[in-house]
Amino acid sequence: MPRDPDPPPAKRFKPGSPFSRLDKKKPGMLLPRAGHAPVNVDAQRKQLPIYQSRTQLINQIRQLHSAVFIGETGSGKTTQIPQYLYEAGIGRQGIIGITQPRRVAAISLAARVAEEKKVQLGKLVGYTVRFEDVTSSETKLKFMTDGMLLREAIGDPLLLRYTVVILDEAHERTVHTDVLFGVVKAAQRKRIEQNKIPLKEAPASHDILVFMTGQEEIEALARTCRDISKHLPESCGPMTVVPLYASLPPAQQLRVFQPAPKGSRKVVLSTNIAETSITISGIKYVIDTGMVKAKRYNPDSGLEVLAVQRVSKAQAWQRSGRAGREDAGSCYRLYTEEEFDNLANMTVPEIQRCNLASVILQLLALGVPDVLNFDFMSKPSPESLRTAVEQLCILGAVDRKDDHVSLTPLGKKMACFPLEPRFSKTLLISPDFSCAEEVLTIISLLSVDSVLYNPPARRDDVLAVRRKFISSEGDHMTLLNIYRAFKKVSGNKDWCRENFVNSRNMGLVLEVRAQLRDICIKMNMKLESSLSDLTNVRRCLAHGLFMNAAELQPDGSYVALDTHQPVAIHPSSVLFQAKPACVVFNELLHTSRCYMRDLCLVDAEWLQEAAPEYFRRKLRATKS
DNA sequence: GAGCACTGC
Repeated sequence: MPRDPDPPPAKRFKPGSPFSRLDKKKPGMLLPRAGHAPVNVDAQRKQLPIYQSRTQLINQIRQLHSAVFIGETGSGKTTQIPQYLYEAGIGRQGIIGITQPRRVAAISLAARVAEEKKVQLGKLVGYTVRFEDVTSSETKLKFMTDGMLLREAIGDPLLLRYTVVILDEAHERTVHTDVLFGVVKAAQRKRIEQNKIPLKEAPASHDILVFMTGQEEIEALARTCRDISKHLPESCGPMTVVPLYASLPPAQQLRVFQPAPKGSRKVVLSTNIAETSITISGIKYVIDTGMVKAKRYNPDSGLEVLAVQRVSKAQAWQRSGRAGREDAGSCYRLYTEEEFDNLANMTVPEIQRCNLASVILQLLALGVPDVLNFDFMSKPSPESLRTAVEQLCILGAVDRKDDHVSLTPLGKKMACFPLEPRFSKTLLISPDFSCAEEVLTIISLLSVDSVLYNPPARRDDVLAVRRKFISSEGDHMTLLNIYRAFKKVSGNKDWCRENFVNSRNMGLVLEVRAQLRDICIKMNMKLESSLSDLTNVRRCLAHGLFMNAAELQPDGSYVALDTHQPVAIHPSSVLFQAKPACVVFNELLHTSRCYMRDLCLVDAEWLQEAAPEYFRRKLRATKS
């Protein structure tokens, strides 16, 4: 694999980058800042709580093939253990890999450890994340995202390049970490069986803040609070109310960090964004409503539901922990002790509440023989596994004989793309419709957060400028028009601002597109453009997304062809006021109703030609 | 006539 021996210095410690926040969150990770006097790194390392246990820790690890480390935040687990292992000569024959659920963490940790070891980043200490590989043949301590190691495992299921794998932040229970546990366990077992060097594995890990469920609720309470604050007795002092939720424009989000005017009390009304992502200093009291809006997954219908539900105990503790970070604080829970006792201990791991199609495809690609009985840390329900295999079967990615599931040649190719299976499939068949370039663009656009910026305050302006991009053929074609216009002005920032296009996300689209295009080229796919006639593009989408199709009923409502459940066009769609006879859609979201999001107009005939057998069965199911 | 929050390949 080609490596860049001299990593670009960009992306390191940019002013205002997340790193300045990270060092507050993780006291164990002391990051260099420009303008500071040089600090004695060695002395700092020795002050970390973990230093006292160093010898004992190393001796124990020598005896063990697997170990679990538990330590306080800031104890130095993540930065020190890999160095201790290396310094003690454990795992020196190969690479010590340390996984992180997030890119920034992998990058900043590598930078910190390189600094502690006084080496240039990318030599002895490096990192690998999507779009960036700052490692070389010299790299022995490699920080990486867990998703990246999972990708590597497809080519190297026994992880033979590694002598030690450390799965950090394992308590977060992301799908990638959960799957990695199974993969690493299997690699460990096989390496012992084959007399290879066994892997060593080790998971580490006077203002008011009110937690509420959503934007609407927050804005309503903000109005009430502002009314109340006008009529407070004089002894009370004034109150500054600040709402906080993700879709709030960044400038308004920053208001939570501004101290309230002197003598005034700041009251922050927030969604769970303040639970983990944003830390506000000076919070003395937390008020926890005990509720959260979260996604749930119904394996029978394959449908995600966004619903208000009770928090888990772990979440309640996390919320209370947001008070008094500098000083003693208190948390008021708006529920009884009995209710608290009845809360689930932990939030259900993500792997038990998401669609598993891509996880199963990936496991098959890395050669796991019996995916249905894979050693998951927390087993997903059999229905959820069955639904995933069924979906892959319908897409032609797997064959199923009795209880044995195997990858088809198409499935093998699909696994090469970092995409949901239905998108990989759409991309792989696009050369048959001579429109691979357009499909690459559309899938890249769907792979990142929305490139459309919709500030509620400027709703009318947004509608007016967006009109020129709107396609009567649906949201995919509208997005394609926006992308083409963006390319025409070479991504001009002023153009983006005038047209309410999020230029950062558009930049990500370009990166994703380049990555996917590289994979297509390696597979010798014919990359053609369909230029002005987009019928082929829609036909290709119909062939790839036929499982997500819906049809207009005589009464003007819609029914999903897969489950026969009633669905509706989401008001954000350009087809909201149209009545297309037949559409494919990206996703279903159950809130007040069951909404289809991102729609594309298709011919019913295209769906039939895409999957005749599937629709014959669906038809029979309707009749019976 | 509507948008919990993140993360990742």
